[in-house]
Amino acid sequence: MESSFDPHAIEQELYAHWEQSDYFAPTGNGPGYCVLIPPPNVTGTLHMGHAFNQTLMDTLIRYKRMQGNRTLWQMGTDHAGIATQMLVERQLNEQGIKRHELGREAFTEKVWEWRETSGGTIASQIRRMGSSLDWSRDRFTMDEGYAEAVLTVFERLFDEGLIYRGSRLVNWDPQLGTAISDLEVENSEENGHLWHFRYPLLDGLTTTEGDQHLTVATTRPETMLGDTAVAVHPDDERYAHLVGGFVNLPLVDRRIPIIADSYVEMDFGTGCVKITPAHDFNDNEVGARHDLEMINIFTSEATINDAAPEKYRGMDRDMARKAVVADLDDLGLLGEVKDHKLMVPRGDRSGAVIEPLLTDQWFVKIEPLAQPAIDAVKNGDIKFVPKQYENVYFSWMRDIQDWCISRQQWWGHQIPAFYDGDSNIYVARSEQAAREKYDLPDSIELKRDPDVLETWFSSALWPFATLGWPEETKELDQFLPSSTLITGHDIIFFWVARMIMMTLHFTGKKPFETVYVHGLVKAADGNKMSKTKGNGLDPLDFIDGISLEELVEKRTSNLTQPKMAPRIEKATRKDFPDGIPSYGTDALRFTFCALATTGRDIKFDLNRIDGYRNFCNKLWNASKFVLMNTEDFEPSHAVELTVIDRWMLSKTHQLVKDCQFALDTYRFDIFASTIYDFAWHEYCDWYLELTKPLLWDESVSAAQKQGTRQTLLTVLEALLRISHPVMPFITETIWHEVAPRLGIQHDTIMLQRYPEAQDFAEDAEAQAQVEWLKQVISAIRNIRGEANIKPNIEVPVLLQDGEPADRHRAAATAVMLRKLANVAELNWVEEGDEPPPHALGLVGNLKILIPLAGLINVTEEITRIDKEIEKVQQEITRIEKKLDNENFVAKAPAEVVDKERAKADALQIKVDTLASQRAKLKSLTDG
RNA sequence: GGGUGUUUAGCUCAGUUGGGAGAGCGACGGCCUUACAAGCCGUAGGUCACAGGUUCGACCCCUGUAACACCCA
Repeated sequence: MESSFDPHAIEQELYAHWEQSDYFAPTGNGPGYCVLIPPPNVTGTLHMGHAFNQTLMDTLIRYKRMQGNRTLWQMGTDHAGIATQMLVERQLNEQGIKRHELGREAFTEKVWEWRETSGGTIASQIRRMGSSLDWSRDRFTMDEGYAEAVLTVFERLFDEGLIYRGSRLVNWDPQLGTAISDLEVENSEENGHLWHFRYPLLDGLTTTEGDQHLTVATTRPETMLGDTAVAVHPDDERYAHLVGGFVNLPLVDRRIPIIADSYVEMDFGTGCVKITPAHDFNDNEVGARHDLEMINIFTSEATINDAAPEKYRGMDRDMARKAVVADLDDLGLLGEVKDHKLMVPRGDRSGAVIEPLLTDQWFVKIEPLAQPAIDAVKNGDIKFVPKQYENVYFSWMRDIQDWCISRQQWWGHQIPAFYDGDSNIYVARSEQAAREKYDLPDSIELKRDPDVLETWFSSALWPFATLGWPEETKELDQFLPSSTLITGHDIIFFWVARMIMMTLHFTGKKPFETVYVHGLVKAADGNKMSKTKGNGLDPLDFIDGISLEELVEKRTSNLTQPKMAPRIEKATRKDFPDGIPSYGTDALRFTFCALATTGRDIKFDLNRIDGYRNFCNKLWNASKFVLMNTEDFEPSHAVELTVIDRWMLSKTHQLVKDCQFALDTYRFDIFASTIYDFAWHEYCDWYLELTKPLLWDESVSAAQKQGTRQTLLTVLEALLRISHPVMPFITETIWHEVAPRLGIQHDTIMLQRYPEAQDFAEDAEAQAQVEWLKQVISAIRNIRGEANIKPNIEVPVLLQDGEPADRHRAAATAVMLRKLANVAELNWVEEGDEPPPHALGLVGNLKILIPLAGLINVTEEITRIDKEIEKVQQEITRIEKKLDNENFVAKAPAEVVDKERAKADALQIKVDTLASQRAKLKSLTDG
């Protein structure tokens, strides 16, 4: 083996071997276990969130596979309608090709072409993460079979009356020229203004102050061109007498009513609100209640249309706003203008300000689908981990709106609806099918709806469409419901909730048993990683490493705001003065697991991955040690297990138990830390060190050496299997060296059985003895460390008093004790003998004496003892205070009180011992 | 405005029915001891955000406050 761990040498080759050997596909006859992949966008590249998500899924699926389940984790990608269309369109633009000049069919072909050539980027990156996905069942949400499912679902929902076409106010992205769903709108607070406009009162009305106009406040002046009412609160006495009257809408010269509606906030602005039912969701509801006219003043590009006075036609929103304000000012109708913070809706893809616009769209009637989906979680059929996310789910599901599913795009599943000349609607998967279904003669011309379905409509079918539905396949039978969904909390609404609704409705089964919700990966400063901020990290850069210059280049190129570049460069040079070293996949995965604490976002801390890379190296070197020391191990020879072997096996028993429990409860962090702690602080720090004096001592029997060698190998081999789910590459590599020593021959560790606790014997006696040994060694090391005795100097050690058992323990472990604490000779102080002046350590009642003998300075030793006395005394004071409390003694359980008393007694003896030791040392200095 | 979460060592975070505050990194001191200097040995460091309450006893349960984060309107 190489002297240190080099992930590059092994990872890609191993992965290719696993994949070629078909190890990722479901095998065996065990119970089915299925994990659904949140299908990444086919246009995407792997980001830290994916890498985190992949790590958790792969860890779980490898664990379940090793436990003998028939596991399915199917690869797939999402066609990502808008994102993909935008990307390909941008590329074509760079070549001077416009989408509309190309035409729909040719454009769609270009997208498919692009997908063939570049769509595999994320797939190859996912392979680098070590994910054991079944690639042979790779699905794409635009595949033929998948399309079949989409068409079937649409048609059935339509026939059931759960899909309808309607003219409704939708979120319109004027830049992309399409409707988008509520969820694709991001509201953010931005600085704006609150303008006050005076609308002249008609018919001689006046306000209570005698004004001849009403003042309304608005954040969007340009929409006044579409106003059809002014509203006040019904309880607002200031305006009560005006309700039922009219004002004149300036610039437009329209007579509009004054209405009363409790939607109005009396305290906000003037208490008068202009109502624009065609351009605001709240106003739209007010309009519906009062039967107001809806006047749409925008085109689909959000410029003013012909419904407005001629002067404003063709202006974009910004120009129109300036013109309206200026014109009102000229008329003397402009009141105050105040700075105002307001929520601005923007499209999550384009960043454009979203315009509520009245258009014809397709909707899913959501209420009948939502109720069963709410029930499934409420009655425990589907569980969220952590449980608090169920409330997030419920709160959204309870007031869920009908779902706008049509998109005015070219890339996606075209809606299977046809119109005749009279705009009658026929829904079927093809024109031919429509004619048959609705018995239409060829003379009637049918035109297909040009719109496509939004991407989430198809990904909502993922749990069953990927398994062959609407065909009845054996995969559907075995793998639906799937077992665990692992996903970030950001797509509970987008994806999780919709899968539950669709799967329940179409298959009668739930899509999954458990939803494990993890946090999002944030930058070290706690901010979201984003290209704009230039604080993003690429998981591949942690695996392969990247130089500072390359990293700066990567972060500052293709910025949407190039002026950010200098700031990003500066921050990058500060945070990564040496670039990023190559850590390898296993270290990255281990880090993600260790950081996966329950339900909170994780700040990616570089120091952590550093530590876990070191851990990989530690494991590597420990293995090297084991291999070097077991070269002549023969599995068939007689063995005798020593106390340290039995201790180690007993520890392994506990390790398996803890790891299984951690994974069974989705505590990936505990899983990682349990492995880390065991491997480093038990196996390496103690066991390996304890074996050295045994293996190198000629007086130790061959059978005992064989026992230790066997235990070294057995525990390491088990540790590799235990750790394999999180660190697949290094464990596989080492395992091929280690397992053959035990007579185990197999092509891969990934199909070995996961260890069970009962494979390793518990041994309380051995545990007690080794824990005692560790304490004695630590006590000696403490004195050595504090007294600055060089490690290469052997010291004599005397033992005194203690329990009868201590004599046996010391005798049984003397060889190891002497080696690990670097002790020259180990003797007992017999009763009545007076030991030489010494430093003192205590383990229970056992005194550990190191003669001063010129090695230890008396005053320094007194200081050390004082420190120790003070520490113990503090503890005693705390306990005595408790015991002096009558209420505690009277009311606390007797066992708790007894425990405290025993503790106080033991500590008191300790303090007395230390005090008398101090007095002896003191007399030396005085004398 | 409504809701959820977070606040524990210098930093990043654990802390599972209420009963002796932990880890990793960093810091400090000593070591190239034949697996590992990506290492070994030792040490220091915390009014568990704040204020009340329940309890014999609170990091933990309850109420309130503050700061931060996210979701919804």
